[in-house]
Formats: sequence, structure tokens, C-alpha cells
Amino acid sequence: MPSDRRGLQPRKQPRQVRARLTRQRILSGAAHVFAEYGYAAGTTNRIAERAGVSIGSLYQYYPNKDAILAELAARHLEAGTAAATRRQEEEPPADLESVIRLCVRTATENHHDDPQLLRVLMEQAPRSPELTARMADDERARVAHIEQLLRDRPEIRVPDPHLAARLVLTSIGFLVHKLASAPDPVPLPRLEEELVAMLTRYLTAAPDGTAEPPA
Amino acid sequence: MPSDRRGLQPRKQPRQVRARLTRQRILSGAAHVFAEYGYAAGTTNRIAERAGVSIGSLYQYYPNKDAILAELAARHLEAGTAAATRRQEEEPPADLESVIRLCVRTATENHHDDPQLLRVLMEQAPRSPELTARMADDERARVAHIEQLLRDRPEIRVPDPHLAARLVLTSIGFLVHKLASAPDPVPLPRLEEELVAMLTRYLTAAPDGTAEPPA
DNA sequence: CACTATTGTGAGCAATTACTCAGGTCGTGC
DNA sequence: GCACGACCTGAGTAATTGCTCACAATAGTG
Repeated sequence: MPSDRRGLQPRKQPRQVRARLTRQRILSGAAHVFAEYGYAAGTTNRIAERAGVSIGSLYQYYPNKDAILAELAARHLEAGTAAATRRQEEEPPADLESVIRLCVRTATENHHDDPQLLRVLMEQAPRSPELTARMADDERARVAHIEQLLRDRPEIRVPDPHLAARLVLTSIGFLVHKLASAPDPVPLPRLEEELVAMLTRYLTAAPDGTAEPPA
Repeated sequence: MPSDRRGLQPRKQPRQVRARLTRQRILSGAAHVFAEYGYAAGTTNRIAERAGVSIGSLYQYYPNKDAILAELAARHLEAGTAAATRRQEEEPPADLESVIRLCVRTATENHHDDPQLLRVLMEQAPRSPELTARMADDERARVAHIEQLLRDRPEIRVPDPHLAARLVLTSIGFLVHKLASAPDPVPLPRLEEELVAMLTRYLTAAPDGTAEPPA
């Protein structure tokens, strides 16, 4: 099992349409194979076969197996944030509950795309420094965003907005993923309601145990 | 990579003390190796070396690599539930907050044991039917326990106790694990406070958005 | 057409892996 | 002491893996 850190950049830029198509086929082949077999058992030969491309072609565009997952991850993150910002611009959330609901919706859509692949991505991220960095950056940005939002709203009663933001985002990201793809899955609409309820109550309740209704 | 499902039962029962010691050394060697290298890169030869035991001895007691992880998981689960029930008998929780706090404490202790190994365990569980089953059973029992507890307490205002129990337990299990071992880790006492706050508010608030203080 | 750059191929190599087995060492009861 | 079973050893095997490379096919250009 070689693959001794050689960077994750593609080793060759496609100059013809044919090549771009090949790259695309490799990527979607990899997505299917990783989702079905997991990362370890998702061999490069299997990916090439599934993509309908020779193993040599695969290695013309990706220096190693990690690079394929890295690009898959990059595209996923990019698509996710793009969708989130677009949606936020279309319909700016009025109250806290709407903000939370928007986050939950984003997570559920994210999950709906390809739960299996998403799991592989999250599992493998900690073992690849480049992936970890990318995902940490993304997470940091989202946390900062929510944190600012919490600071701006007077109805928020929480001692540490930063911690609260982390808690909220981590909760959403994982609970959706976990409970929606459990052996006994929770229906997404139900899950959304409960999550929104839990988090808004957490954020708007006063520290002493009493609570106030949202403004 | 053979290992074609041969069952996870030990292939030989130790009859002498020497053998029991060997088994123990293999187990703790495996715990270290899996924690350090992950499951895929935690090879059986490395485990044997770390345990100070020959590879042949390893395969006298474990039919394959999966079986080692399975026993590790079984022991972990067993220890966890034992500790939880013992603690619950020592000091029966009075109010809801105490119940939640007890759950959180159990999770943090669980985490404190060996965060890395715990991660490997949770990652690998879905790929091994036996492991999945065992962990699912454990989870079901804990959920049922909390669910009953929620039903017994009048101050709980939540539409579906079963879903609420799942949500609470999944939240605790994962959030502790994730936030305590993040690159920027949240101090455990802080995390405990916030988690307890979040979950008690969720469980005791009335569905219409107002809330009542715990009885 | 010819010539070059780009793209595609797949047999096969080097490394690694889970796992075996023939034979040795140790403990235990007589 | 002796015999027998329990226990341990580790070089070796078959299979798998990520990846290379010599070559073939195709596209672009004049």
C-alpha cells in the first residue's frame, strides 16, 4: 500500500473535452465505489472499472487514491456552501427559528445526496491532513457565521455564543446524519421539527431555568 | 485480504494461566495499535509485535482480525453499562437534570478511557454485522431505559418520548466524543454544563414555545 | 496527408496483508 | 523422570493492493 504523500493536486490538466469527461467519469465512479465498499475496500482498480476507464487513465489525473477522495470532498463542500448561501439570499431568515431550520434543511439535503459517501468522507477526513484542514476551515466559517448571528440577536440567552454555535452546528450535522440513516430511521420532517425545537429552546431559554418565548 | 466470515468466537479456550495472560496481552496490544493506526492499518502482525507475542499465538485465540475488535467492543460496552448501573444504584438521580447529568458523565468517562480506540470502534461497527448487532442491542436498551424514565416524569413535555430518548442519547454520545477531541477541544466541565442545559430545556419546555421550570 | 501533443490502455511489479503450519517449548499429572 | 497435551514460534504463502510504464489510439495543426 504505497501512496506516500505526493500531494493531492491532479498531475495533469485536461486540454481536451475527452479528458474532462474521463475525469468526471472517474469521480462519479469513485463516489459509487467508495459509497458501496468504503474507503479501504474501494480499490483504485474497482473505481477504474466502474468508471469504464483503464487504471492507467485514472493515475494520469490523480496522483494517488487519497487525491480522488479529496476532490470528492472539495466538490461536496463547495456545493454545500453554495446551496446554503444561495438559499439564504433568496429568503433571508426572519427569526431564530428560521435560521435554525435553514441549517437543518441544509444538512438534510446534504445527507440526502449520498449518505454512504458522506459517511466515508467524514470517517476518512481525520486520517488525511489535507482533508482535515479543508473541512476544519469550512466548519470554522460556518461556526463564525452562526456565532455572529447569535450575538446580533437580543433574545439569545446563552453564556458563550462561540461554544453555543459549535454545539448547534455539530448537533445538526451529526444528528441528521445518524438518525436519518439508522437501522430504524427517523422520518426527516419529524427529525427537523424536534431538532429545531431542541435548539431554539436551548438558545432562547434563560440560564436560570426559566424561559422566554421567542420575540 | 482474506478473513471470510468465520465467526468471531475464539477458536481455543485457554486452560492455563499463561494462555489467559497471552490473550490479555493481545487485547491490550490491539487496543493500542488500533487506536494509533486505525483499523485498516492496524495489522495483525503489528498487534502481535506490540503485544510481545508471536503472530501464531494471536491466531490461536482469534480466528481473524475482526474477532479481536469484536471482543474489544464487547468488553468496552460491558464495562460501560456496568459502571452506569453501579453508579445509578449508588446515587439514584432525583430530578431530570440529574438523570441527564449522569448520562453525560457516563459518556465523558467512556470517552476519557481511550478516545482514539472509541473512534475506531464506532467507525468500524457498521462494517461488521456482529458488531452492529451488539451495539444496536446496547443502544436499544439504553433508549428504552431513558424512554421509560421520560414517561414516568410529569414535567416532561415532549410529543414522542421514544424519539426524544433517541435524540438525547445520540446527542450525548456523539457530542461529547466530537467536541472533546476536536482540534480546539471544549473543556469537559463546560461541555457537561451546556449539554445538560440544552437537553433539560428541550425536555421540559412546553411544545408551544413557553417553558416551565423543573418541578 | 504527415507530425506532434494529448489521451488512453492494461499486463504486471513491488509491497503489503491476513493467515497457516511444521515444529519447538512449557506445564502438569503420574 | 516421563509422557502428553497445552501453548508458543515465526518463516513462509497466497492473495490483494496501489501504482508504473511501454505502447497504442485519438485529436489538433499545417
